[in-house]
Amino acid sequence: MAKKKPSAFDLLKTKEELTSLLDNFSDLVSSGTADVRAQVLELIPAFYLLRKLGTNILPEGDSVGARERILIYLQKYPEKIISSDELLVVSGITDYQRRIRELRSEMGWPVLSGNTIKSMLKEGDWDNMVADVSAIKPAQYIFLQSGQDKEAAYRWKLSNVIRRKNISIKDKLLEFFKNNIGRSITGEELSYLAKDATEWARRVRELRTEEGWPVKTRNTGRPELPVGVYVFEEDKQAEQHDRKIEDSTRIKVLERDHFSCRKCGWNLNMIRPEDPRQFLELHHLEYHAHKGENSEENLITICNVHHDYIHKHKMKKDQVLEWVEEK
DNA sequence: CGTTCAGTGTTGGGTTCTAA
DNA sequence: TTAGAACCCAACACTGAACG
Repeated sequence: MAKKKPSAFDLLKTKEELTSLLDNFSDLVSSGTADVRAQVLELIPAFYLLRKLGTNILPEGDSVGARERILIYLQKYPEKIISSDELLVVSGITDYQRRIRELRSEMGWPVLSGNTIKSMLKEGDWDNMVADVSAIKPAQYIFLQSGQDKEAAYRWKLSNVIRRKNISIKDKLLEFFKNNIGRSITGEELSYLAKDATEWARRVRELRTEEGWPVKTRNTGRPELPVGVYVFEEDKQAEQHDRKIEDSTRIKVLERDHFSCRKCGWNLNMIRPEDPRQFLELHHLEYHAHKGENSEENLITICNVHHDYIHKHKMKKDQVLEWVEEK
């Protein structure tokens, strides 16, 4: 605790030393005789002094690490756009970006950079953001008022433990989910956990649809969730018979319905990127949660949009059959 | 006008250094 | 001896200038 606290005098003294070094350098250059290397050598102590000046601007100064200084500085100016050069001066290290990443992902501080904001804007609803975050360019940062997300920091630490295990990606995802029952988990976290940019989402879907784990998203039972957020509801796998529709049954149902949505007639040949209809799904007329069977008679082909509609309106078997006849 | 390339910044992976 | 700080590297995205 008895760490040396730099006083104003220290700063002044450092500044004087720096000035005299620069004067010497200036003399050297104007003499016209010094070669390039001599000039460079002369500047080295000035570089160190300049760095010392920067790191001692904050009252905490050198008594804390570079990461701490960055955090203190950011906290002093929340919701303001901070350029990377400021953080370079305050931190006094070249790799300050690495420290910023640690603050964000390992410790859960809300520091956004130009790039991270870009991906967040794609994913979520930032209309209510206090500052105009969309104005931030790369190499600029903003510290939000929202405070430290300790839970996110905990999840990050846990994620790293699981991530290093020598088990399949699906098992890693499942273990992570089981340790975060009922919590909102972002796709970004799952992507990191899986060390895999493209396939993790498929693995999550397999956990849900093929293995019957209750991983819920906006489109799968929890419409109040924002895009890109997953919730593992409970550590309980659905019964085997509920999960898998036999391929032979699936084919029979699709052929019977001419590979088209029974409500709107949409089929996979009509797929368009801007059309929300992207999949053909099989709907259980008698819900499988209510012991409805995976039989040809109990299944109808429906596009994902109308399938959502049926479930959103909790339509019963007779209602559905009547509804698909209305065109 | 599209392609290529250099420069810059971010990120995730890692190693080395150092102070307690 | 060890945890945390500092540093290094590769991959990638983005931008603007040069080029054909």
